[in-house]
Amino acid sequence: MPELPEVETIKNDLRPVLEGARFTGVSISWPRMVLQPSVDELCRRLPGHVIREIARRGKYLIFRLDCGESLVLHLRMTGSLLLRSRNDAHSEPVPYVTAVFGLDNGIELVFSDRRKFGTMSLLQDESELAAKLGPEPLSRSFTVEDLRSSLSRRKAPVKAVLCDQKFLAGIGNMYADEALFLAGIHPLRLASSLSQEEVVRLHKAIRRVLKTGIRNAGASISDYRRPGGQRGTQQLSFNVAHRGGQTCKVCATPIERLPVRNRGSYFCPRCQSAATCS
DNA sequence: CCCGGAACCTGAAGGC
DNA sequence: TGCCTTCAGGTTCCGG
Repeated sequence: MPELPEVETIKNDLRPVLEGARFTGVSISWPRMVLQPSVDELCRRLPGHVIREIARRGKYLIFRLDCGESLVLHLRMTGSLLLRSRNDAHSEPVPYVTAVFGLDNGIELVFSDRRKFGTMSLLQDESELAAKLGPEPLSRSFTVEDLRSSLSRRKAPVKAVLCDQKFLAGIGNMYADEALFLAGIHPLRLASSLSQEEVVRLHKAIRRVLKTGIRNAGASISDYRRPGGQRGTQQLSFNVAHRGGQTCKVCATPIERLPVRNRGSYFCPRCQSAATCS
């Protein structure tokens, strides 16, 4: 599932190919993916505009256009963005296509999405996006004190709070599990119950797992692929995420899985003590 | 405001 | 082998 490191990798891969290119056309084969404006209006307004810059905010990918508007994409769980050359007759057809963007440099950007949860919007400005997202965990301005004060106001399990995009932007199920493992914190611990020491460890762990994820070009657990089709390698470095039944790399205890808010949470019962859970 | 659960989807995996 | 059920999890919406 694309989380911050996966979307950051996609952004990094797309930038050299697409920045400066001009949209020539859009074809939408799954209309419900377009949140705003209408499909017709988006298809009418996008062509002709140049991609000035590609950016990421949380798990959103943002194409800033020369007209000042922004095309905002979200891959949700199974979305991929793939680069294809328009006149390459030999390339394999892309499955589960929901949208195709044509560009004036001969490149096509294909949105492929097995479960069709991915979305796109053409926004006048990004304030709408900013309103629903918390701080960027890798920005310098995200401090231990920010984490401490926001955790202190939340009574839900720390795992659920970490995945809340309004609390912190970009963390999902996999990286939340990894951060909690590194910090030695059980996923069911109530957010407000963490000690100052644990908050310090968690802050460090969050930044570390995200940076490692980016360095390894994301985790290809299921559908995630880079725009060139390559897999990421972060899944090989996970300590707990999606490792149910396998043993802990630190203490050899079997990794367990338990549902937190209906999401599978993987953790080491020995390294992540269950003391003071609810 | 905060919390938890359902809905949105469909391929993959597991049970019988 | 094949049908059926369950699982996967990001976001939004809704009720408590």
